Order: sequence, then C-alpha cells, then structure tokens
Amino acid sequence: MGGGEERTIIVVYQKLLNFFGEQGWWPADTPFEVVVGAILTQNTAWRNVERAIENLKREGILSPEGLKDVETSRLAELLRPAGYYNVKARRLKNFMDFLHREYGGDLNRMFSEPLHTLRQKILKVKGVGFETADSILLYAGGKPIFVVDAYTKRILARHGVITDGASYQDIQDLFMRNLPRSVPLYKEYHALLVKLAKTFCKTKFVCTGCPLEEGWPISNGK
DNA sequence: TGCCAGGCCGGGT
DNA sequence: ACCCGGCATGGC
Repeated sequence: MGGGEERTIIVVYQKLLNFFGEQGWWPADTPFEVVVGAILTQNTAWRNVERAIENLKREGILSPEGLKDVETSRLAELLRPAGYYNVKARRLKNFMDFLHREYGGDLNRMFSEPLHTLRQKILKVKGVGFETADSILLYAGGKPIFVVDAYTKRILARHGVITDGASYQDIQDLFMRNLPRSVPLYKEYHALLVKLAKTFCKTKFVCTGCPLEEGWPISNGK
C-alpha cells in the first residue's frame, strides 16, 4: 500500500477498462427503474430482478404512483421471482412513502437536494442500506458517490488491497480519495468490478483467469 | 443436491 | 461497535 495506493486504484481501473471495454451501466430505462432495481437486487441474481421488473412493467405499475397505489400483497406476488418478495415489497413501499411524503413523488425534486443531506435521508428508509443508497444516488441521480458492493470487497481483499475487516466507509473512502470526482468514472469503475467478478470469480473462493493477476500493481509497483 | 446471487434488519453480545 | 439468523427464488 503506502504511496502506491493511488496508483493501484487507477491502474486497476485502466486494466479493467482495457480488458472489458465500457459497460455503460446501470441496465435500466429510467432513473425510477434504477431505484427499483437497486432495492430488488439486494443479495439476488440480476436475472431474477429482471423478471420482477418485467412483471411491474406488464402490470403498468413501474412508476411512483403505480407502486404507491398497489396493494402490498399483490406487489409481493409480482416480486416473487426476485426472492425475499415480502421483504422487498415492504422496502419498495417504504421508499415510495418517503418519496411521496418528502418530494411529492418526484425523483427530480428528490435529487435536487444536496448529496450529503439526501444520502442521510435515504439511509433512514427501512430497507435501504449503504450500497442501495449509493447506487440510487450515483446511477439514478448522477451524484458523485462511489458504490461498494460484495464483489468490490472480495476483489480488493483477494488482491491484498484491503483486509477482510475493512468497512463500507473504509473502501468507499479508498476509491474516492484516489480518483477524480467524476460521475461517469464512478459509474464505469463499479460496473467493471461487477463484470470482473461475474466473469472470473464464480464463487467466493475461486478466481481463475483474472486479468488483474498479471502485472498486479501491488507486486510490480513498487 | 447444495451453494450462491450487485443486502439489510433486528436482536444479541 | 461487531456478529448472527432470517428473508426466498432461480441457475449451475
């Protein structure tokens, strides 16, 4: 680590971008769909989230009004393929309550709030933790905040950049103090880490063919 | 078949 | 300030 920290963070990005190319995240048609997807993808395979979102679209309720008005039990049934459907129905409802109560159901109004204020408020919504909040802020709101997920932790830990005990804030700070404050960069970097994990880290313990292994900046850099 | 997936909450140390 | 069990479907 030491003085190589900044270089490490940037070199990893360059390697990933060079290897995989632009990812163009988040996979959604609208900012509202990003919000819904961020909650539904909690500890869940994205393919299953897509099915649930398809259900919401088919029923014509993928909107602040639609999700506010739908019966929670019916919403849960539509979310079934995404798993944890009772929990997630409640969490979507919680966020809708918040959105309508504070901003009249208008995402643009919500995102007009200053980043730090908004982040604290979103984190108070039951069912929205650090990753979900930051995903919403970055990918739906275009706010400059770096998203840390299980993949990010696993990849950094495996390559000795962090220790297992590193907190969300530790890791987020690591990225944000070593990168320019750029929304497109934050978006792309996180997307590339997910791409890397999905491609080469099939389980928590196996990581074969990882493009970071060759010439890993920790070992060669310095 | 069992383990895992783009977490989070509530209760217990 | 951590640590754990619970929540649930679909893919490999």
